Amino acid sequence: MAITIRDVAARAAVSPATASRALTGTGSVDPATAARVRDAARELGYERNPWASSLRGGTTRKLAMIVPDLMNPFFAELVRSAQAYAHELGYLVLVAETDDDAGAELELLRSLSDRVDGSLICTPQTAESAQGRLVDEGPAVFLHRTSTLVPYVISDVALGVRLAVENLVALGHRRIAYLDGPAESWSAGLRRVAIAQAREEFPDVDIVTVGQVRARFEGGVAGGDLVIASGATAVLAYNDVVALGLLHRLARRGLRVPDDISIVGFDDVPAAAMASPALTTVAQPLAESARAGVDMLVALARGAQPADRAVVVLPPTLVVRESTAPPAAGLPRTGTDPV
Amino acid sequence: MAITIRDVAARAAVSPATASRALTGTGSVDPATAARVRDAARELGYERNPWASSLRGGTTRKLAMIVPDLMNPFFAELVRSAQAYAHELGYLVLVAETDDDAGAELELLRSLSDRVDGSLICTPQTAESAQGRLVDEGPAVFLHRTSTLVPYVISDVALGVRLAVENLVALGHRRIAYLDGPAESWSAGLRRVAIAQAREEFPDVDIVTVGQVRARFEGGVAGGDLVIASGATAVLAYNDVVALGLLHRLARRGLRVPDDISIVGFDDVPAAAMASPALTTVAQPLAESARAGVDMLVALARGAQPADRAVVVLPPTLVVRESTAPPAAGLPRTGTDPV
DNA sequence: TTGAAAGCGTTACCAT
DNA sequence: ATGGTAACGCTTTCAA
Repeated sequence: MAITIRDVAARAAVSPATASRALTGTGSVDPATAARVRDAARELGYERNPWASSLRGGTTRKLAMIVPDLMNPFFAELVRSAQAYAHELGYLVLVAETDDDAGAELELLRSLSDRVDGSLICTPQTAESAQGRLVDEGPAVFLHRTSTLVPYVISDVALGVRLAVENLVALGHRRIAYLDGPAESWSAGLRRVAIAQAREEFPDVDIVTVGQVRARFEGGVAGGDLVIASGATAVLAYNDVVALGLLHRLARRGLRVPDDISIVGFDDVPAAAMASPALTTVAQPLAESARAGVDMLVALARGAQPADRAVVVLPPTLVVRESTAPPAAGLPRTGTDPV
Repeated sequence: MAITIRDVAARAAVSPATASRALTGTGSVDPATAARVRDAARELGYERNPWASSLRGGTTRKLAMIVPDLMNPFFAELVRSAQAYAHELGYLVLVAETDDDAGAELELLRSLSDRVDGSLICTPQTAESAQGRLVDEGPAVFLHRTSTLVPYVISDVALGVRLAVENLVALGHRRIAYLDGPAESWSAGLRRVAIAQAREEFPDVDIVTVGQVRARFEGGVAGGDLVIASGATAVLAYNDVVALGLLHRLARRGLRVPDDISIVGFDDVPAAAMASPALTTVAQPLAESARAGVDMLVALARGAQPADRAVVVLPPTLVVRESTAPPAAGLPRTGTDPV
């Protein structure tokens, strides 16, 4: 049998009610008494039973987190960071997987919403139409997904693309392929907008879009041939997994990376660092976005109004590795050479 | 406000007690009544509040699972499978990470043990000495870790090594390097034993142990030079991550895989399939072992004696990919050539 | 077979 | 500032 709050109360010679107040910090309690209770709790090794506590108090100090796929390192890292930070705030995070099934999402949420104070939703698939019903299920925050109804945290994809292109241009590339992701993917749409912006910012660079491949290794493999045909000296791939497929196909076709062609990915998955050559990639600020999302959600759960802190945009980082280098023709210098 | 069992009871025109019995299947209840209750529950969309239920009943229908690192795909897959299967059995799995901190393990377990019916422990680091105290904390099962005190599920590492060596031998390799893992690692010790067994089974094959590298990408990089110096035509690496580092270093040293040297990894992490060339590897039966572990634990939690089902050993599989091929000298034929 | 009632550990409310 | 009491949703005696 575990140590209960009554044991603590007895040892501190107060009532369970006072012990509860001292331990949770709600209500007013004499500082000396509070200290005595805390000491008693520590000496007894007391740990509050969170389930009993949420049974009485309307608040569960639990958050739900919904992700498409835990095996995807992108989401795994997001979950891990959210859990760690929520723990600091005294919250437990219950994770549910939709297995990329958009229908499962609302259902999952409904079954959890009574048991948690709020939901962190990281499923880029959610149709806009479903979001109305979603907000009825209690406080919610989107992660890496925009919305007109729900507060969200997102990373600045346009900046990420710009950083990548900027780096390739600095290396001397003037014809860059963008290997596009699935047509129907919301996140691929975001990338396309960013690519369009990059075209305007770098008017003297050819950015040619090729493909629209599945966001899988096989998609990258298929894209390899398209990239070669495009005549580009560098590729920006939809994401790292696609970039890895690309790497594989280019090697098969006899091209050397980065000597013949440079590759940049997106997401910085663990496999990117372990590829040969290691993959240059745009790292999204996952830990930071998870923290920001938890912050927003907890504020919401405590009754804050969404309006004032509805949107957070975080900057990504370019991680430069071996898969990018100047094109074989060498770095075209402009201006006079000082040497 | 959520739908409670009283609502269901009211709709089925029975008492909450009867509704509870009908829904949990405990005690005796008239089949017709039970059906009425189940219908009412379904119509109302009732979901039992697991926290309230474990508060009263001694059983929590929750399992704890302790892993060193959720970002490691090996453990991520283990967790995912355990959760899915436990869910089928009506159990919820609470996951805790030790961050490779052996001390954190017992503490974590202690803080959880009052709240769960049993613990699934997947931390290969646990010292034998700590296991005594561990069993005091309630039912526990080890996953991928042996023990004299605690029931465990493990995969047949010796078989895995044999499959790998067998395949390399069939390809014609006669000198094989084993790139060893960390000296202090328990799991590396297991591999060493398996390697010793393989030496006896294949007496006409040279299996030379090199290294004792960190179980990281960098470890594999460092091991690359040792492998080259060994003169082997094939390498069995401690695990996939090490194999990937090896792959990287060999490419840098100008060797082609698998033309100049074949590589086999261990674990079948996602990055193995996405490497160039794709990595041949020994896949451990993670989903099956998770299921077996949950089965054992649930049986234990329900009062079964550990003795009769204390140990389960599952067979791994060899996943043959591009990173292995016959040695450059070609396949030495034995006997007469039919052509 | 069924229902009434108690109680699991906690916190909210209302007194004091 | 503190204590008594009720209640959260559920299951489990115990009695009918």
